[in-house]
Amino acid sequence: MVVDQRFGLTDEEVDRIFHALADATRRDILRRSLEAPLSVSELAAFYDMSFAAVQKHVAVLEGAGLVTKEPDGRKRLVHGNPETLAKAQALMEEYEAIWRSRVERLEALLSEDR
Amino acid sequence: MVVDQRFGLTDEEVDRIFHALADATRRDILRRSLEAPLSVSELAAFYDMSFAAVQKHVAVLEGAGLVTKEPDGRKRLVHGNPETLAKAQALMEEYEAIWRSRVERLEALLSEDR
DNA sequence: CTGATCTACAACCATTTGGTTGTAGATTAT
DNA sequence: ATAATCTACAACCAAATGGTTGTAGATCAG
Repeated sequence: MVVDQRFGLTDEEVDRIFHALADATRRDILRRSLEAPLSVSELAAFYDMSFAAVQKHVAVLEGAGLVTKEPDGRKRLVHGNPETLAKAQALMEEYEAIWRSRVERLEALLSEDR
Repeated sequence: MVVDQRFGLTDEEVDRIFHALADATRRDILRRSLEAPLSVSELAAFYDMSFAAVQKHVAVLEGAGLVTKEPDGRKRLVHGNPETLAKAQALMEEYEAIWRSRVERLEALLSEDR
């Protein structure tokens, strides 16, 4: 099952967050929607691919909780969600902390016998 | 081409980093190898899959620069690489900064007409 | 009302992913 | 020297990914 449930996130949720971030187009969509909410078709205009493809990328980001879609007439405004971003950051800081604590243990060992 | 070359990382490198993190087994391998270097077969013993499968996961982490392999006799010691981790964290902080600057712009607008 | 726009979603396809088994080379232990 | 261990890597397979086109439902504009 692989332990990884910190921050109230299941493995599957963390999988989805990092998978969503593992594509340059999706990262660009996330950046733009963090700057200001945009409709899906406004987003689609930026990329050299079909509307449906962009729609799928937005769906992946939405499934990861990185963006939300707010109905606005016939449009859906895509908003970036900084909360999920913060959770992912916290996750990565955990890894850094693990490494740092290892360095500290090694330093403690070294200072022990001097 | 989608702009994303901060921190000396190309889109492809960022893709590989997040893709490597988007799997619970790989995150667990990373955590263990940050705690202490381990051989591939030592790592493989933790998971309910073949040695070759774990070997592939390590290769993905290595391709992303998240771990390095150091030859040690017939073993290869897998070390976690905190530098790449730090780069990924910096990337995510960029996104947070984008969102924060947007909030600041909105607040500036609000305080303008009062 | 009619036509244009925005979105949703299904069906399809090529490629990648994540697993398997099997073979072979290097190193260590007996 | 032989056997056991550790790793590398190829070949294979099912499922997921990232793209496409096409169809249809809502909503807005003339």
